[in-house]
Order: sequence, then structure tokens, then C-alpha cells
Amino acid sequence: MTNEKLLLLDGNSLAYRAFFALPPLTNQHGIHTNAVYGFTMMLDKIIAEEQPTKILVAFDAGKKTFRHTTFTDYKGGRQKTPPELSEQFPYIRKLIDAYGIARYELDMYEADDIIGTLAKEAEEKQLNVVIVSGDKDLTQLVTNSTTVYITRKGMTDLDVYTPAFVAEKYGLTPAQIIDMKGLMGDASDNIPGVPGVGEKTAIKLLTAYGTVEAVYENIDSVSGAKLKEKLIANEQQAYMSKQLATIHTAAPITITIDDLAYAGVNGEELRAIYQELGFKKLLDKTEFADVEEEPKSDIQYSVVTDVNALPFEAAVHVELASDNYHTSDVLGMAIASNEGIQYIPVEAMNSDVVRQWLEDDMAIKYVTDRKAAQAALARIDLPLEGVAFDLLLATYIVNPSLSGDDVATLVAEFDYRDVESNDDVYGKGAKRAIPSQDDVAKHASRKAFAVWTLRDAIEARLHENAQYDLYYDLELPLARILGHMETAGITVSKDTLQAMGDELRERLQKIEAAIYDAAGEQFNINSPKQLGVILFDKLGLPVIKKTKTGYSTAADVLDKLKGEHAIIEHILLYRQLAKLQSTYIEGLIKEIHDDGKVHTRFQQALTSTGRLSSVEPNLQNIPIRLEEGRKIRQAFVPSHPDWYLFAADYSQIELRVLAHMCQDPALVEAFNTGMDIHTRTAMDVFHVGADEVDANMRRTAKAVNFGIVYGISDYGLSQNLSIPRQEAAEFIERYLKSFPGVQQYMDIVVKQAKVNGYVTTMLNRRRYLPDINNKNFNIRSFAERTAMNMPIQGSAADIIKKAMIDMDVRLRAEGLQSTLLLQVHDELIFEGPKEEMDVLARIVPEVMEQAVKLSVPLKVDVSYGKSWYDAK
DNA sequence: AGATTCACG
DNA sequence: ACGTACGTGAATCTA
Repeated sequence: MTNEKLLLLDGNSLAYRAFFALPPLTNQHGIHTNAVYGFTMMLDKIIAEEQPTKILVAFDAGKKTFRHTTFTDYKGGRQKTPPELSEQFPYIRKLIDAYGIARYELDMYEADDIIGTLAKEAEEKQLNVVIVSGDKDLTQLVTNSTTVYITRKGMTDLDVYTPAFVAEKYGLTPAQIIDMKGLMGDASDNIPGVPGVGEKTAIKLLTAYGTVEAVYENIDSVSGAKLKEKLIANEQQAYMSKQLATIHTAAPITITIDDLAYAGVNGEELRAIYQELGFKKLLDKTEFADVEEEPKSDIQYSVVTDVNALPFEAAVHVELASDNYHTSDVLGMAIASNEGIQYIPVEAMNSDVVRQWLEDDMAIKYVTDRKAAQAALARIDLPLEGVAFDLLLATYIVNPSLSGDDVATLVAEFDYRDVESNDDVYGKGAKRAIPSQDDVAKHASRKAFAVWTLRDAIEARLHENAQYDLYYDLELPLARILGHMETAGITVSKDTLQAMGDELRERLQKIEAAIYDAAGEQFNINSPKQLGVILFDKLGLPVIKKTKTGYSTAADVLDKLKGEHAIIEHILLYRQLAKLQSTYIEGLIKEIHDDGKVHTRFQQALTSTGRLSSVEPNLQNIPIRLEEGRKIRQAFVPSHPDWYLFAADYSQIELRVLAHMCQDPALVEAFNTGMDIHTRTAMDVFHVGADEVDANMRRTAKAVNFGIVYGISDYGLSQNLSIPRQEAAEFIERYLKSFPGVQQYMDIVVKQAKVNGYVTTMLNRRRYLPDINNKNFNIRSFAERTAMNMPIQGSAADIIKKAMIDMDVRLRAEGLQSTLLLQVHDELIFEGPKEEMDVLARIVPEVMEQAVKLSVPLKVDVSYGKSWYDAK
């Protein structure tokens, strides 16, 4: 063997695969690009992984091949190549050239034959060969030194066919693949085979006899009268089919392996093609880092250390050293206005002029991220008032799926390119560093100037979409409230957590020992891979579910294995406790600041539904469902000795929102009469009276209600309830019969999504659904479920946000000391002195229930206690 | 960096 | 026929 490795690619097949695997993408000129894109991704990956020394992409030449002389209908009945794909072939050829890769096609022969011929030559010269195609026919070429990769669903996902893999998959040798095709045919190539013989039968016959010829030689001993009859009737057709499926390994090609040396990419050519096709991500890749950066236009700013006067209207950007504004250093502040751009380094910010300007709400400020600026400034004792525009929130409202939090990306959505990305300025990962003050000043100035320039256009978009109120009256004021909540923080008792941690550690050690004992060896329990080997290989437990990478060991799988082996219960308990230990004990302790509190950041411009998210730490997923975990909440305490934590949560807000939006009479009635909604659903689904609903029926009904909210599917419900799909389908059908308004509403929402390309919430929040008309069933179905879920989840989010704003006003009006600390999607957590608890118990439900007027009542439950655990 | 698992609503 | 429930974040392992 040599070190040479030959890579042979089936150009046509891969282009087809890419075309159908990827959503239709077009570039700025309306040219379709998905096949080229998929092809590029696959090529990149395979070259990086295989490091071939020689490469060839083979193409089919024309319509006619030598196979048509044998069988005129070869590949007959095939759909014509869609024009959207045809137009991409020239680009694929150009791309291959730019990559420095040889390509070849030969009249009357298919790409398969070119590949087969070269593979054979390589075999003789003892080269390693890798063949990549979307067509399984090629697997007949597999040998010990020739491997065939077949694309799976994605473009970069590949099945690796070795002799062993073929043997495992079919129980056949690679050469027998041809015989298999001869017997079973191939619908896609219109190879007939023997009618009535499929893969199973073909494999059975070949296992017994070896080849097609041998099958006919021993035709008398073939079992099954029907089968024998079919085989005899189609003998000639079987031979012909085998011949058609056989790859020609002696095609009269005019190139040799020596012509295929991989030259390496021509950066400039490739760049030109990417540019033409609009492949922005690929353009940004490092290989081009030296090929000239898109020049940012120059910007004029002055670094001011002695601030005299500041404008009445300006764009302001507070530049931070890292993205956690609760811990990050403030580097400085850029102010862009009619009077030009000033950059004030942090040392100069704490002056009377600056302070007065920041707290003057008559001095109008347009910012990039109000909450971040407010929180960061608060830490150096500076206020921030008079904010009239927030770039982050405005772009999020325009389109929640696009916005990240880097100003460069945000403004790029409006075709503004004169801001450098934070990664470019600071570097990423280990290379991250603060550049010179001048570079920071320039970067911050560009951001401020971008906001100054774009505000009008973005506000115009908000007005166009009738979303200005949502932005200005809801999100913008909310940012200020969230900022105060974050800055206030919530006290977490480190001692309590540590005590829990000590106890957990001991228990975990014992469980660990029990697991090793049951397994008969030590291994890393935290490694799903190692655990899989123990459970399914060593202990031989039945495999219930597989993941991309191997056996699934998820909790629902382990649950089903509970009776099979004592180790399962130990593992489940270990997982549960290890999760508490690492995430909620150790993780949370790390997040406690010097003030004894955790200061989460509520990401306000992240989710596609309008919900908030919470990070560093995430306080929206503190355990509650299991008692062991729930105890973590004992560590969350008020910030003053005699204070209490107060919790208020909406009851069934999503189903109430659904009732309001679909106006189904039965559903509206159920809420108006104050019935338990799951019991009511059970009555309808099971056709029983209220007193006949047992716990199990109610549980099922509850799952059905969840399903409705998530965008119902029988399969999903069946999984959740561990029942047959048919049974789940029946529940759904009966539900929708009982609540026909729901069915009608879901139909309308999906139809709207298909027509408009987006769905909306009660307060006109939008989510675009580009996949809603996708040809792929799975992708389209996902978009449809999203269409059904988003207005419900999103409207509930709208409502609680409105309630938070109203609550803020009310707390001040009542002159209370109590403050809001957390929001957990449908609940609000406050803290306050004991004597205010009764007042809160009165006013919080009132405000939350009146946040919006629905055709069903909103219901809020409240509680309070000396810790979050006790507020239940 | 991506996959897996599991915590919440 | 297709094969997933909706929305999140953190820890850990593996490549």
C-alpha cells in the first residue's frame, strides 16, 4: 500500500441528492443555489476528513448510454431534471475547477462506469479508494481497499460501506449487490428485475445460491410455487437486469489515475464563485482571511476625556469588555449625533456633565441594548434615562429568528455593513483580548453611528408591520423592569447548597459503588457511550431506541428497562442526583456574587415565540417536579431577614388563551364555569360524566391538552402516553369533535402561515415560518406544529409581559417596598416585608388577571414563604 | 463544536 | 408513506 488516497465522486448523483435534501435557496439574482451549496459542504467535509491525494468528480455525459442499447426503457419514466437544478450544474463544474479537482465525463457512459473503471485501476495499483455517491449501486465496488460512502439524509451525513458493513446490512458480498438488483430491480433506474421479488426475497435466494445464474441452475429446489413461477417467467429479464445494474469497469476512458492529482483550491476563483452565489458563511471562512477584508468605510470620532456638553438627541453605545454585563468591565461610551461622534473612555465617564446627561429624560437616547447599558452603568453608579430606541429589541420585534446580539449582525439585517463584528475586534475563544483604546473607540463609534443612521428605517418597518406599540409600549419598558430585576438579584444561601451537596456526594458514592457492582466493572456512568456498552452489550438488555451515535440511554428508555435488571434503578437515581449536584449545587454556587446573590440575565431578544430566557444562571429551570430537586428552592431566600418570597402563577394560561382565540363554545364555557379543564376534557374524550372521571382518565386528558397546545400529532401523543398511535389518534379525533372551534382555529392558523409566511400573537408579535410550504413532509409538519403553537405560547408571553409592566406601576402607586425578582414564563416571584404579603395577595392577582381582557377569565394562584421552596 | 441528557414552563 | 410533540439552558462526553 502507498500513502496515496484516491477520492472518486459521483457528480450527478451528489448534485441530485443535495438538491432534494436542502430547502430551496436562491442568491441575490434569484438563481437556485441549494445543490451547489450542499455539494460544497459535502466536498469540504470529505476532503478535510479523508485528506485525499487524488480526486475526480465524474459526471454522466448525455441522455443515451450503452445501457439503452440493451434496454431502451433504461431510466425510463424518470422525472425530467428540474430546471432549478439544471441551472446549477454550470456552477458545480466551476466550483470543482476552482477547488483544483479534476472532472470527467464520457459519451455513452455513466459516472458509475468511469468510477468503476478507475477504482479497478486503483485496486491494481494498490491505492486506497473512497467513492462518494447518493446511489447505492456503487456499493458493488466495495473491496478491502475501496470504501463507498453513501449520503444519508443531510448532505454531510454518510453511510460507510465496507465489505463488513455490506455483509451486516444485507448478508451478501459486495459483488452480490448486482445479483440482488438483477432479482429485485431498481425502480429509480426503471430496471425491472423479477416482479414480485423484493429485497427480502432476493437476499434469501442469494444467500442460498450465490448468484442469479445459480438460482436458475437450481430453480427446481427453490421453495414456494408462486415464487418459482415468477422466477421462471422472468428469467431473461433477470439476466438483463443484472447486466444493467453491473458497473462497467473497463470503460474506454482517456484519463488515468496519474491525471487526478489534487492541486488544492484556487482561493480567488473560489471566492468569486461564492460571491456570485451569495455564500456568505463560506466567504467568511478563514482560508480567505488573507484575501482582503471588505473595507469598512472610514469613521470620524474624537476621544473625549473632559466632557463639556452633550447633545439633546443622540445614539449611545456603552462598550463592554465581555457579554455578561453584570460582571463585565465598562470600556467606554460612544455618542453619535448631529454634532459628530464622541467616545468617552470609562475613566472620563464619572463626571457631572455625563451623569446629568444620562439621568436627564429630556435628553433623548437611542441605544443598542438598553438593558445591558442600564445594568452595566448601574455598576459604576451611573443612571440611564430618556431611552427612546433600542436596536436589539426593535430588530427582534421585526423578526425574532434573525437577531443575535452582536450589533454587526443586527444592522446587517438592514444592509448596513459598516460595523465590525465583536469577534473580529476582540477575537474569539482563547484568542480573545481587548485591543487598543483607539480600536475600541472606533468599534464603539461605529455601533453608535449605525443606530443613529438606521433608527428611522427600523421604526418605519415597525409601523409598517403594525408592531410599533408592541415594541414601544411593551418591550422597551419591560427592558427597564428586567434590568432592575437582574440588578436586584435573588439571594441564594451558599451554606444551604453546600450542606445539600455534602449529603448528595455521599449518596452518589454509594450508588456509584452499587452500579459498578451490578455491572461487574468500573466505567464512566456519565458517558452514554460507555453506559450503552455496559447495558446493551455486556448485560444484553434489549435496545429500545437508538441515537445517531449509538444506543440511547435516555430516561424514557431506562424506564422501560426497569424490570430487566437491578442496575437500571441505580442509574436513574444516579442521573437524577448527579444532575442536582453538578447543575444546581455546584453550578449555582459558582454563580453567587459577592453580595450573596445570583444575577441572572433575562434574554429579551432570543426566543422565537416571545418568551424570555434566563442565563448565567438559568433561574427558569430550578427543579420542582421531584421532591429531591425541589429542595434546591430552600436555598433561594429573601434579601432581608424579615422578608418573604411571594409567588404568583397563571393557572392554565395557554389553554385560556386558546379558548379566547378560537372561541370554541364548549372550551369558553368550561373556563367561564370554573371547571377543572383536564376533567372537562376527559369527560368529552371518554364520553363519561364528571364523577366517572378517574385519575388515569384525567392524566390522559391532560396529555391531550398539552398536545393541542404543542400542535397536535397522534405520534407525539402516543409516545408521551406510551400507547398505540391509533389509540392516540382516536383521542385527538374525539377531542376535536368535542371542541370543533379548536380544529377550525388550527386550520385557519396554518392556512394563514402558508399564505403570509408568518403567524402572529394577540399583541402582533410575528414569527416567520419559511418551511411552511416545504416539500419535505417532516420539515413542513414541524413548521405547521410551530404555526399552531406560536400564537398560543407567544400570546401567553405577551400577557405576562404586560402584567409585569402594570405590576411595576402598581407597586409604585401603592408605595410598597416589595419588588419583582423573577419571571418564569407563567409566574412572577417577588420579595417584600411580611406586612406587605397580604397586600400583594390582593393586588398581584388583580393586576395579573386584568393585564388583558379575554373572553375567558384569567386565574392567578398566589403563595408566599420564607424561601422559594415554602412559597408553594 | 456537536451530541446527549435532563432541568423548567 | 413519511416518523415529532412546543419553547428554553447547562453539564458532560467525545471527536
